[in-house]
Amino acid sequence: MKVVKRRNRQLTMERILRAMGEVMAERGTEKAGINAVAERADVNKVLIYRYFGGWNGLLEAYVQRGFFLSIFNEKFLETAPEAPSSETRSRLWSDYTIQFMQEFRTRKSSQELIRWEMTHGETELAQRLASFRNESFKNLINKIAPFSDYDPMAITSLMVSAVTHMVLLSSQNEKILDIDLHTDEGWVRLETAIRRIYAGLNIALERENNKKVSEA
Amino acid sequence: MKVVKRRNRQLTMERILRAMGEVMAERGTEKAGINAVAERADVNKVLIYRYFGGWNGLLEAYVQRGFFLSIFNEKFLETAPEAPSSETRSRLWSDYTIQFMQEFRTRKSSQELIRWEMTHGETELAQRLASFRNESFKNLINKIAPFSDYDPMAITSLMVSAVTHMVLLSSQNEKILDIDLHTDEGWVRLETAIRRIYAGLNIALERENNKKVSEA
DNA sequence: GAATGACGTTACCACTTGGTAACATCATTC
DNA sequence: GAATGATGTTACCAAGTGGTAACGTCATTC
Repeated sequence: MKVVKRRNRQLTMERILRAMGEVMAERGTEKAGINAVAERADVNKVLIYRYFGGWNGLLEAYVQRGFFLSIFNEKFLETAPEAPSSETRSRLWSDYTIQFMQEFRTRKSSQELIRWEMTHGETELAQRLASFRNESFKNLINKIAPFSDYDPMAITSLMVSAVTHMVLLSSQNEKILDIDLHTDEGWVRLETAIRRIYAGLNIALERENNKKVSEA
Repeated sequence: MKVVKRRNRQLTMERILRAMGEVMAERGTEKAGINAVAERADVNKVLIYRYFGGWNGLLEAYVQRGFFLSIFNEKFLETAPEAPSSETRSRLWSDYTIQFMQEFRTRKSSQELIRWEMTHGETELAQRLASFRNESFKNLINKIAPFSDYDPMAITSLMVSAVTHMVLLSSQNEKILDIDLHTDEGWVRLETAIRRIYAGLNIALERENNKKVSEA
């Protein structure tokens, strides 16, 4: 039987992008390619070349509409106080990190995007993606700067890296050390650890400031 | 001109494994394949099938001899005190994390191995590698358990994840946030951040213990 | 010194990949 | 209702992949 396909550029582009996400999420970054996407979308691959100009264009279009980080950060900024007090500071940053973790955990195709990026860092597109993220993070940190004496950029980059890597691991390994990443209990342990880390930083910083004051 | 190759199984196996490392480090996980390795080693690919039984066998052989983590951890255990005091505890773990970071940073092919693992998590070999690492880490933590009230497994896994991801990023992006990963200065900032995190945990934990004591 | 088996080579296979040209077909516009 | 351009299809290409059979060629052993 021959299926007659309605001619509709918008719709086929949509289908292609959707298939792109599915392929990335399911098969992983390795088997993702123009042919796979075309097949999955049940669309002739020639159309991908026509509409997106090839793999890079496709990836870019996909990213622009799909990547959640900028939206996520903006949303967090809206609800967050601009200059947190010493008490709320560690709370705020724990919340941010944990929410980021939870959100990232649900976005399978975003995870695959990061995976792709990690193995294609030399490409121009990967670079742009990375610097895009960087700007978004820098913006966030500048607005609600935590631990300003404690190099917030370094700390944040470490914590975000930790969470990112952990989430990527979770889709491959059931456990890391004795932490079960396929149960909520495991993730709660990580959340607690994150809270403790930020809380510890807060305490240490306060203590240092007190020392400075008493010396003066 | 025809180069006559001496017949020597040991040596060609050696050459193949060496080429494996080079290919992984140079071209990255993407373009690594049997053909690439064979070409690089200037060895007929048939020999790879004969000696290693294909890609998986090759990878496994490569891993067994090459992966540094277990050796690294064992070495660290030798020089470290078994039950660190409260004062030396944060110092010890900072040192461990930082040394791990420095070591991992110099091992390009180990980095590519991890990259490979991150995109082939479903394979049996990747699973084995992961659980091998897990055991090594668990062993280490059990011996020099830090912050035993603070879920050391969760904290360690976060910190190691952070460092791992950071190093992987560094070979692709010049900067993360405003941290220049191609200069020592950037890495020193990260080291300082790591020290502060562990120190903060230490202080927080001490304070909690004091509270318990005074309550009793 | 013939036989044997380990080592290395040549040549090929089927299959997948990214990419393109040429074609058919529909929808709008004048 | 003819022209035209956007849409979808067929068929092909070169290049690369993993994998194998069949063939040489050397070294040892008896």
